[in-house]
Amino acid sequence: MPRVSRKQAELNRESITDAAARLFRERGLKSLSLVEVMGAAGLTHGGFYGHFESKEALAAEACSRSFQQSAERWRQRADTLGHGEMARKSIVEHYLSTEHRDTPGEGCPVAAFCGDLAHEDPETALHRNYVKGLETLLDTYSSLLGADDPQVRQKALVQQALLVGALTLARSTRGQALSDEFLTAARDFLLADASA
Amino acid sequence: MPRVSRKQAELNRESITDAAARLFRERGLKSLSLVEVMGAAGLTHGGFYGHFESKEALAAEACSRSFQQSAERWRQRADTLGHGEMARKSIVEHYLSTEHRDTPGEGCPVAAFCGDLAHEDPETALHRNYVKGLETLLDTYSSLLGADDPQVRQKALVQQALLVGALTLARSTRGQALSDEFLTAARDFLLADASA
DNA sequence: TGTACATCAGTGAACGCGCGTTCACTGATGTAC
DNA sequence: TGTACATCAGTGAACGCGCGTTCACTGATGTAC
Repeated sequence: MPRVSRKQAELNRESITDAAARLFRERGLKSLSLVEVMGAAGLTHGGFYGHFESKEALAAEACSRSFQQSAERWRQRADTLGHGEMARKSIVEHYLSTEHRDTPGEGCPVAAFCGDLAHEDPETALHRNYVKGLETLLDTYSSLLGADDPQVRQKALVQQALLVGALTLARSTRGQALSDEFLTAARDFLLADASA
Repeated sequence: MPRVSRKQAELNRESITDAAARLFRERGLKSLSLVEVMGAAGLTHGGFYGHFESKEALAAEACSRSFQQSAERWRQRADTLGHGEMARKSIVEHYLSTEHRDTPGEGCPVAAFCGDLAHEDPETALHRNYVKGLETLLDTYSSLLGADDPQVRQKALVQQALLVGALTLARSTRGQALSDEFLTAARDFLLADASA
């Protein structure tokens, strides 16, 4: 059905970006074809280049989109729970839940992308969007820990690294008892009052 | 030069495995071709299937090889430094060094593979070898923390997740100030005496 | 130890497939009058 | 508002490339006598 309205075309572009944001997080940057992305968006592959310059450009935009979604969800949680320890604990609890482990497509883009980006040269738009999104999430998390001083910053860095590490290890050992162990150990640690 | 001696053929097989163990860690599981592996081993690609059943089988064996190397290095460090806190701190210091960040090909296989394996189904030989290697490293690390009790186990899980998370985040942000920040923050935390 | 022959490790061309990308085409949309 | 035409979003076939895998071939190695 060629030539849809401009409004519909814009909606289609959104569908492609949304599908890519989900599928790249589920499958990684290297194991996803444009045919699959377009199919998931309800379109055929030929129209792709009417919307994006290249697959790489789509990945960059999908990465941004993922970070926007995550940032938005963190912000909502913080707004609801008071921008402090309550919000932080709520985020930690969800982050290290089996639900988050098992639905990477809707989950944290840092955990989804850091592995692939660790192997790639950092001069791409994708990489820049990733770093920008990571800094933003880090600032949000940091603000929940208290005033902006070097000690808080360090705590935020450590806790973020632990969150990402435990989640990734849990995902990479899915099906094993070890997987739940990682989640539980990190959660207990980060929710203990003395988590200095 | 066809038909080398059996001994040489065995050495060639080792070269292929070694090259793969290095290159898979450097580039990830998806971005490496057999032509490159064979080239790095000083051979042409056609001979590959005389040594391995498939690329997947090579990946599984390369993964095992990487874990053997890491386990051996940890064991040496432990033997030299007394199987306790000294050895643990030495391992942490190297793990979170810029040198380790910048030479993934010689580095920890957990950090190298966990990202890719988080996106894949866990029924493969590669996955089994990974989990086995991970458990072994975890036990070694655990033993450096003291007697084998649940609290020590939990501490080891948390610290391993932090090591892997901080290293992966540092690699994924290479070139940014943030990269060194992750390493330093995690190192300071894990080397502080009160790292309970 | 020397000779004759079978074996088989490595070579390089070829196959088949999937993927990113391009393109001629279609027909509804958007616009000019 | 209605008509005529240009535009262009999406289609599906096709292109080109790289990759995993296969295979006929070569000639040194290994073995039987």
